[in-house]
Amino acid sequence: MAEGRRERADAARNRQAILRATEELLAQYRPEQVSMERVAAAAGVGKGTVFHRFGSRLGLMVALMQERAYALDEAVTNGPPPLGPGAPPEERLMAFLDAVAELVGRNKGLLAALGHAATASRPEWREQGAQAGQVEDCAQGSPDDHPVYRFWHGHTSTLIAERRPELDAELLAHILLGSLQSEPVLRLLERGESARLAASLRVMAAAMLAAPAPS
Amino acid sequence: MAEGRRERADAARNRQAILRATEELLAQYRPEQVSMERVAAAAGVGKGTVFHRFGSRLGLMVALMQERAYALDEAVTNGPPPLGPGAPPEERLMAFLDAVAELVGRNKGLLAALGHAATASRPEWREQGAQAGQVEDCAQGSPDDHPVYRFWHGHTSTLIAERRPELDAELLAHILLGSLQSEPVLRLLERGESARLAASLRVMAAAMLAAPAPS
DNA sequence: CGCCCATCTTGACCGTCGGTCCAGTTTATT
DNA sequence: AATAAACTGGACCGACGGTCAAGATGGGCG
Repeated sequence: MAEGRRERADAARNRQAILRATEELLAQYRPEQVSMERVAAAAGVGKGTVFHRFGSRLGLMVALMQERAYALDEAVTNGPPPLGPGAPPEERLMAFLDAVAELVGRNKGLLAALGHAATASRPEWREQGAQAGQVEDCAQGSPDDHPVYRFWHGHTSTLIAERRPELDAELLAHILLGSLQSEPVLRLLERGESARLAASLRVMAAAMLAAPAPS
Repeated sequence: MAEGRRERADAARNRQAILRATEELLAQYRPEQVSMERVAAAAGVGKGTVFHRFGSRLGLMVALMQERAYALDEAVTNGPPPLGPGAPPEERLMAFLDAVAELVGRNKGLLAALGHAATASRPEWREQGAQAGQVEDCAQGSPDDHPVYRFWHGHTSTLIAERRPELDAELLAHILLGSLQSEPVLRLLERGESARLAASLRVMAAAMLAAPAPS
């Protein structure tokens, strides 16, 4: 947000207007109904401005998500236990899963929009993609691996590895967190049952961290 | 496929051509590069024919998915243990997760395309959706709750409930299976590591079915 | 205060998409 | 062979994400 030169005052005002308009629309309509034009109109700016500020639909959604997730990131990094450092891994994991479930529950629309945006194609890529074929990634960074998910995954994965180093913590963390993006779970969240989700997440995580080898 | 009247011979031929073209394209290009026009062209038919046969992009993908998943469904319902009926729940679950991971590994492109298609909006809905606001589902059936997923979820959920009736089997099954649709996992599959996925899925499931109350 | 240029804004424009439509063709039945 | 139903294809539609060049604006500096 503050790299290189400062942002002009009107630009900053518009950035806020766009962000606020986006979250309002996302709270009211399904993500695929929230087009960039609509966002622009709701924010009272031109479409070009939105793209100038955020680069793309994905950029907009990621920016909004980062804003929403900032408090949790802070609490995990510098806050008091059990969320912050100090508590034993399993307690931190439980607290974190609870917090994530709650955060996601308050931002279902945004989550869905992120998934939707990550899917979208860039017109310029069509040609070369058609040539190269196969699924190899263009850049080494993956499209929807936005910073928020990266942080969540890193944290979860670290906690798992701390307690059960013999497991595939990386992948298990993906499985645990990946469920947050799945349609059926999102639908559950829309019915307000984020507590139910948190409970089941805890069950899975607790069982996973429990006995070293049940067989 | 065979409800009401029979399908005309040329229609059946075209249906096959479209299905085959779709899977070929899906194996070669990223799902968002596989447009309906391209499918039609590759199949040697008009675009209208594709829509007449399958209704929509989602319809096409679901049809293809059903075809691919048929063998597994059969094995689970009527096959020999441990996949089919007869073995204890945990063994059936493990076998099923292995089979699903392998199936998904062989069809990553299709899975991704399904997710992509489920997201797409129907033009007719735009208006009413904009009025009604909020996220309430249009029909009671959910968009991407295609029969294949429904079956997988039902099976998984039943097996969990059989062994651990006190748990929220429904939701746990969604979490387990939902991971198959998540971007990071799909990327793993693209690198051919479906065995690694299966292993971690087993770990999670086994831990979950193990001790009644670890606390 | 007023100048000036980097920064910002704008909306017409582009190519593509999923989906519709119907005039014309093909198939199966009698 | 005739006919009704099923099927076909591609022009067409509205909307989308994204681009761009020309004009407006803000703010640091003389």
